[in-house]
Amino acid sequence: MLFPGSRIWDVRFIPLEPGSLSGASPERRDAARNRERLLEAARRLIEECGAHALTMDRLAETAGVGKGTVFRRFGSRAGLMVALLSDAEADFQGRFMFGPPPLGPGAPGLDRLIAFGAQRIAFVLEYGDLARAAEASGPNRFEVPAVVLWHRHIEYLLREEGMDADPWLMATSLSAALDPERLLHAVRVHGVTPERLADSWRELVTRVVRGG
Amino acid sequence: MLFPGSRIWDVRFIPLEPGSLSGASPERRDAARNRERLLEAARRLIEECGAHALTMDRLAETAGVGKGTVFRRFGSRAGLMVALLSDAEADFQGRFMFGPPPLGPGAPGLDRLIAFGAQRIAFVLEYGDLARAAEASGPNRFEVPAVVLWHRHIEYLLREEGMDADPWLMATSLSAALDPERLLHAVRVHGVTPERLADSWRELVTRVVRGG
DNA sequence: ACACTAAACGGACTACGGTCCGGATGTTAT
DNA sequence: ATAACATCCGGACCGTAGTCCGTTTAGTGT
Repeated sequence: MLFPGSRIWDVRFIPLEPGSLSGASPERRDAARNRERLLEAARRLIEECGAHALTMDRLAETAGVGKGTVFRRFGSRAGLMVALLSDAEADFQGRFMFGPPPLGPGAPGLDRLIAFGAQRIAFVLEYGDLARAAEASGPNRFEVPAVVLWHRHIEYLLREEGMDADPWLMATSLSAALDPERLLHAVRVHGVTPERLADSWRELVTRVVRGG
Repeated sequence: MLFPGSRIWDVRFIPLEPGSLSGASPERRDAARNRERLLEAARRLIEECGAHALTMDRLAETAGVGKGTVFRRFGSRAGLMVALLSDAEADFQGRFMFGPPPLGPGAPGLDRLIAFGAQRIAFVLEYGDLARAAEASGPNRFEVPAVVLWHRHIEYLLREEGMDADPWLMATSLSAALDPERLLHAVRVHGVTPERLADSWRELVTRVVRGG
């Protein structure tokens, strides 16, 4: 992580881990031990069989804990995936919020937008199914803290570039273009290269920003 | 339907109904009867309890058929939803392929793009959860014939407007902005009005087309 | 009418995500 | 050490999508 402690808010959204932000009571020791066991087992399972083979039952069995414990820790399958990506996500957040330009502050908004998309595309392609599974299904797919942060960041950069036409919705549309499921589909099914994805994103945001 | 017989290809993708396009052997009579029973039962259940309450077990029970029959007919829950929207979808296809401008041919590409988005937004908001559930999950979410057709239509209009920068991927990004899940989320959670959605789409495609 | 075949039927079965709650365990105060 | 309490644990349980396969039935040829 570039900036230790720079994690804006815990990317884990359910349950909010006690003591991770506030100074409240820390995790009980057995709980901490089980969390480590679970994360380790999850990484091993994914490495060996792929993310699609990671079922909550199998994970519980592999880690040697009860199934209830898995859900107590991570809330849902998506929550587990988010936890597995937590470090990488925090690093990404640190870089686009506080890192060097053009991704971080100091560069023009458009350049930062282009860099943001390129980095997000690289992130999604690197983590593949993991990144896709981390996008929760269900009602609050778009309320995950990390997702909200990306959206606000795009909106902020659009405003900085003088976007006057509903920057919030425009950010929503641009966010949609970075949806992991679509990116991975383009790459895996249609053989689109990562460079093409990044180029297309650059064209898209450039036209959106300049087109006004 | 504006143009009888104008349904480009059957919006039902699994299983391909024998005899719907080619002149092959038609449906057996018991199969046809059960299909009608199922569609009627599904419409009634959705009307009474909402789409979220439509489970395949309950549908089978209500229609008085076995569960296997439901899946034999429609392949999946998403396939059932697609079948329920089949007429509306065919009508929509007929209008943007052959109907009067600006949605249909005869208007400039940009105007057709704007109209297409506006109509698609209206469609999604009208059918709500039904439209959302009709987007299959699983691997071939983007291979549903109707989805492919929308994408090709957008790509075609982009090319017509002289888009030179990877029209295929640009169409993918624009399609993403019309994703039912995102549209419904914006409306239901954030109180965005349909007019705002349509305006934002107009801004988006205008900038994308003119920004080159 | 009858036999034959391909298609359709139905419901038991599996896999999976997620919930629940009685019992076990760690922490803390005395 | 002990008691009291909050937290955690585990695995039985539930609802749902989707599968499987033995049985039934609608069409067809004779």
